[in-house]
Amino acid sequence: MARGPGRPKDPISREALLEAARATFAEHGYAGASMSRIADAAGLRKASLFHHFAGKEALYLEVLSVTLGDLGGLVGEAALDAGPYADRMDRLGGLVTTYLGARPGAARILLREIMDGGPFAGGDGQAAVLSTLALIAGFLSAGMAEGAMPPQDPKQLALTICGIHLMWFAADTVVGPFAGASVYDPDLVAARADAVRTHVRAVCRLPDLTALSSGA
Amino acid sequence: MARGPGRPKDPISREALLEAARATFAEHGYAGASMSRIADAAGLRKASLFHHFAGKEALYLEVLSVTLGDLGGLVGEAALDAGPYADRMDRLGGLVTTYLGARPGAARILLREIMDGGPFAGGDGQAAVLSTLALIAGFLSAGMAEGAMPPQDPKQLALTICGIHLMWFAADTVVGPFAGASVYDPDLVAARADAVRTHVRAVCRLPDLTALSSGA
DNA sequence: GTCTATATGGCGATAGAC
DNA sequence: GTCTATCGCCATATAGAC
Repeated sequence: MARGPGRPKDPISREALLEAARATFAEHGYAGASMSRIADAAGLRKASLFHHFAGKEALYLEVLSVTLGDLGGLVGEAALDAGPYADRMDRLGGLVTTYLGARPGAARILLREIMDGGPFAGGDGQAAVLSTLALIAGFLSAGMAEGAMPPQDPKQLALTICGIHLMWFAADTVVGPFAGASVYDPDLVAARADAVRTHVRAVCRLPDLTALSSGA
Repeated sequence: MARGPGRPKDPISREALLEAARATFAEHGYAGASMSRIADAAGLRKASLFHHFAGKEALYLEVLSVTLGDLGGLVGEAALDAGPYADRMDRLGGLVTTYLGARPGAARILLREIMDGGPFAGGDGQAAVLSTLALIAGFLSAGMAEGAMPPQDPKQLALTICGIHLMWFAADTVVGPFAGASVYDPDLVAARADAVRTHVRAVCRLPDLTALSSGA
């Protein structure tokens, strides 16, 4: 239902606008998502959306920076965490899977940004992605330095792990029919977290926990 | 340089048009790639492009089906191949990496298609992607059935492996600066093929070849 | 088979009433 | 803060000359 003109008692919150924008950008990509569609999803008119954000680009960058910042924060915390390296790696993988599994569209936004290099080539978005990748590679290098995993190219490994994490959720429309349930279904998220832990340990060549975890 | 009116002696080949379209769709996505841009890339006018293809959608589907068909063919051949299962898996991974490394934009087209679900939700493209995924899962299940790898969810494993393969090349604009060379540089493609072989063996929990390959 | 010119529609963004 | 109405631009697609 359309809202009437004039200042309403219940202005639409900025968070709700960002959530609608995230879902729409994730579904259609930057070029394919129109301000009109985002406005429809948020329950107001296009012109009203322009009152809240300077333009489409500014709205997109605000959506992106939240997601990228949250995930970068998780990596940063894992790097500073206490405990054995392999455990920190497990915890990080679980947190990332939980985060992506609770925010439909987040993985797609990231993957699209990585592919597009942002709305404009070489823009702020790409730099942010690059620094996050460097953060991940640094965390992996630390694991090699302290002997938790065999030495190997941390860049190759970082991209492989990002692929493992992002693919599943970014491909939600195709994984859903394939796996027989929504990728955002809590049970399937938990199953994915298990698979991710096993797969990430394997590609890093950290000790295998399969026998332990299934027995304990 | 613009071509003149009238029937030319050297009509632009359909293959050249498809190649230009693939590159443009890969770079800008379906919504972001305009027929005008594709025409520019191919060296003719927008209206001339409409003479060769019924519309944007038909052009896109033709581009997609070539790439998807080629890769599905590689999986099908690997399934029918002779030799130990782990060797067939290595060979398949190498062929896929070589294929993607020789065709800039191919990985991005695939990944975008997987995310978009085609230009229209639930279209032919999505069905083709689903059947290719099922093919991969079937190949993995066969490996478990013959005891080459421990039993595990073939769907989870298939998506993880697709992520490993596609991420590196789809992220070319960001991997380039990150790794210090173009992802399509032959040396870097070879390095990626090595990493992919190791990583895929690891997530499948096939025997590790690292010690052997570095010594032989 | 390619071109110029044009029809039609949706886009991002703005103006101004309420 | 939200709306209606509009501008200017570029998108897909078509018509018709050569």
